[in-house]
Amino acid sequence: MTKNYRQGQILKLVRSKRINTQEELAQELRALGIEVTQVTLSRDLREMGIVKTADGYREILPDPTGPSLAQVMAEYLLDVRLAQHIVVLKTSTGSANSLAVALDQEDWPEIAGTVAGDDTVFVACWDNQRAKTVHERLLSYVNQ
Amino acid sequence: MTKNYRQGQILKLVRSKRINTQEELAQELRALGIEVTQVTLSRDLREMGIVKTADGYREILPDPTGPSLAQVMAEYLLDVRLAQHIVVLKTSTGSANSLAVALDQEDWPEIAGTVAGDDTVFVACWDNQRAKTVHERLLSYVNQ
DNA sequence: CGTCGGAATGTATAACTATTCAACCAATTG
DNA sequence: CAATTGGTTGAATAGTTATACATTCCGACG
Repeated sequence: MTKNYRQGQILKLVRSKRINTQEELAQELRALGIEVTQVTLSRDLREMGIVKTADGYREILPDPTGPSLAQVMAEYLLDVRLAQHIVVLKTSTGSANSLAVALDQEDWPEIAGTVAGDDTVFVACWDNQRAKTVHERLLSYVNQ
Repeated sequence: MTKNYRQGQILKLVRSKRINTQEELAQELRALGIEVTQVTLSRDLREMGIVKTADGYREILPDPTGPSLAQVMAEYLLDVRLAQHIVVLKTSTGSANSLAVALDQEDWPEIAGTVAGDDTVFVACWDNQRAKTVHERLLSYVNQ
């Protein structure tokens, strides 16, 4: 169980249900097989920019200045696959979101949109031709 | 000194300088001639939708909870794109999930399934033709 | 190997925030 | 004019979160 994975699960939980306290969050994580203390959650939440609101924990707008695409890619991108007009990115577990955000910010014209799971990002391109272009460009980021 | 006035001053303070605790805020207000306890501030802040972040107290966007598709769409849908048999919906950050849920509930026959990220929903249709139909129908929801 | 340095985590507890309960006050009603 | 109701507030304190300090793990380097 990595920190990334844990934080990914935290994000999912916070998005999908109302969590009012860190202890409550710890319970939910325990149900997913993640043992974690309130202390660690306090640190995770701060790190992730999730704050406590009257309606439970919520994400707030992140600092618009994220790390560069190259950095994120170098750190997390494991594989790039082409499936028709969809490019599938495999990342280290829990990092798909960071990577998708970085890619979104690049605003490539070939890309219609992205959506991130846990360790996978789907990149929808307008057509097969442009997907091929994107595929090649992203491949160059993968660890040589 | 009315409650409204006090909350106005709180807003100004929170916008203009970094306030880390409610006691700190009470100090600042005292400097403006407003005597107030931590208890009252706790209530004021909740009422005003101001939350504690790692960078001090901040306003956050008032939060919604989700009625009809039309309403959800009107509120969150920013863009609709067609990429072969995938329709890509761009939403305001954090709303992709609500939107996907609303769309799922509609149970359109052209739609094979949806998957939501943070600000993007992929809508997989059975083929390009049906995707085109869905694309057009969804487009009608955008920015009227 | 040893050992140094940094990241991740936990325990104990300090610091901070929210709630409970009661008081007060103004407006309203019988 | 009581009595009642709804809104605002504070003292005490319950509940929640953050911090100080210690420990463990792991990779780099001599």
